[in-house]
Amino acid sequence: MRLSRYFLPVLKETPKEAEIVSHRLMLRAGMIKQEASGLYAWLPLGYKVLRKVQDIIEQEQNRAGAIELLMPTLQSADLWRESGRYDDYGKEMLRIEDRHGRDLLYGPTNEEMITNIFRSHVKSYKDLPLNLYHIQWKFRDEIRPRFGTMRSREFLMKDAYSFDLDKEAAVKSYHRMFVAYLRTYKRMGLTAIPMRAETGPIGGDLSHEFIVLADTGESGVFCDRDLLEKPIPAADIDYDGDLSEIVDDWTSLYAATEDMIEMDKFEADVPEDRRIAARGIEVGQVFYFGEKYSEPMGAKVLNDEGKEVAVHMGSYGIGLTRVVPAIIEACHDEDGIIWPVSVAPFELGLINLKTSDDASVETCQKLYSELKNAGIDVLYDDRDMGAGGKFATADLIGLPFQMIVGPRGLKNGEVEIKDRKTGERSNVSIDTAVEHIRAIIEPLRLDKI
RNA sequence: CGGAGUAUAGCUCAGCCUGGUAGAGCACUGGUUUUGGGUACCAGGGGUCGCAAGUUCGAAUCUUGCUACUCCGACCA
Repeated sequence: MRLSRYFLPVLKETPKEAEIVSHRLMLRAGMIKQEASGLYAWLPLGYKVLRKVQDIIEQEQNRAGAIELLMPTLQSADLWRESGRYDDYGKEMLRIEDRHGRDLLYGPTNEEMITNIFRSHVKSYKDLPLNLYHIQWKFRDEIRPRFGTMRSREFLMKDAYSFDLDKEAAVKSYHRMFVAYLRTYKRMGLTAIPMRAETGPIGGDLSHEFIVLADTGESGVFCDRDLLEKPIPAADIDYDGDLSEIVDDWTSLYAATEDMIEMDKFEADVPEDRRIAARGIEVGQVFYFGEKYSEPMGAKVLNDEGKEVAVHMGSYGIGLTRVVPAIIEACHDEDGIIWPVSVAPFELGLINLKTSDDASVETCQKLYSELKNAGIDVLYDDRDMGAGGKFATADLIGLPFQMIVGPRGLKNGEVEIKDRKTGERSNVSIDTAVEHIRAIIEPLRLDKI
C-alpha cells in the first residue's frame, strides 16, 4: 500500500478524552474514531489489525474442532423469555420494538439462539460432540463505557458453544477450548493467564478468565509467577486426545481474580518470591454451565439407550475489540505502538526519505514491487514530506520493521533496516534487502508456535 | 445510577471572572526552502463559540433549562 493513497489520519496531539495508553495510541495512529459513547468506527489501519486478530482466532478455533457459522445481531425476545433471561438481563440489554410491535433485542450474547439452532436439528448422541462458533457484533449497554474499545458498548466477540452428552464429555470440550485459547493469545504476542473466575450471568460452575497483566487492567489478579513462563502447546497438538494433563498443569499453579481470591490458599500455595499481585485485562472467558439452557429450552438428544437427555453445554468468548487494545497495552513505548508481526497492520514500512531524489524514488519503486512479490505486507511511505515526520509516523503506527531508503545509503548501494522493537539499525545492500527482510519476518509470523 | 467536570476552527487550547461582535500553535491550501528523527519562512482558507430561552442597546462571556461527552465509584468480553 502506498501511504499517499491510503487513509491514515494520524494525530500529532493526544485527544483529551483518552486516559489510557492504548486508547491514546489507537486514536493517534488513526485506528479508530469515536462516534458516540462506547461506539467506535474502525478506520482502515485499525480494521486491518482487527482482521488479523480474527484470522488467528478462526484458525485456532477451527484447529480445535469448532465450526464457524454466523447468527444475526438482532434476536427475538421470545427466545429469551424461554430461558428466563429476558427479564433477568436488566438494562444492559438493548431492547427494540419493530414496526409490528414485536419485541426484539440486540444480542449481548447468543446462548439462547445457538440452543435454538441446535435443538432444531440435532436429535442424536451420534452427532456429538458439537462446537459451533461465530464472530459477530454484540451490544451491551454498559453504564460507563471507557478506555476506548477496551470497554465499548458495541463490541466484536467470538463466541463458541459446545454441546455434549454428559458432563465428562463437556469437560473435554472445555479443555479443547482452554488449549485453543492458550495458543490463540500466544500467536497474537500476548501472555494470557487462565484464572479461576466467577460465572456471572452466563451461569454454571466451572469457568476461567484469560487475563493479560497490565497496569491499566480493570481487575485485580493474583497468580504464580511461573505461569508467565509456561510453554504453550504446539500446533500439532492432538485435540482428539487427552488434554487434561495440559489443563491440570496450567491450573495446578495458583491464579485467581480478586473476586475469587482465597488469600490463605494463595499464600500457602505460592512461595513469596513467586507471588504476583497485579492488575489484569480480561481478554476471554470460558464457561461450563451444564444444562442451564438445554433443560428449559428443550435441547435434548437420544442417548445410546434411546433415552432423551438434555445436553451439557459450555460457552467460550474472546472480545476481539478488546484484544486489540490489550496488545497495545502490552506492546508499546513512548514513540508509539510496537506490533507483534502476527497482528501488525503492515509488516514493513518502506520509507523514502527524499521524494525529490530520482534515485531514491526509483529504488523505492523497485523494492516496493519486489517486497510485494515476496509476500511481505508493506506500507510504502511515498509522501512528499520531511524525514522526521515519516519516522515519527512509522514509529507511531508500530510497524515491526522499517526499510529506510535515502541518497546517503544509496551512494554505498545500501538501504537501512530498523527493528521497531529494539531500535537496532543495520545496513544491507539493495540487492539482498528483500531476501534479508523476508528471512527476518517469516519466522515471526507465528503461523505455528 | 451516585459524585465531579467539560463543551470556542480538524487537533490541543486561550478569551469568560470585569458583556462591546473571536484568537494562538499544530493541521489544511498556494509559494519559497530540498531539509536523514515532526525544517524554516511568506501568503491564504476555515468557527451560527453544544442547543434553546431569558437579561441587556449589545452575550462566547451573565441567568435558566436541555443535550452530548469525559473522569471517579458499583457491573462486564
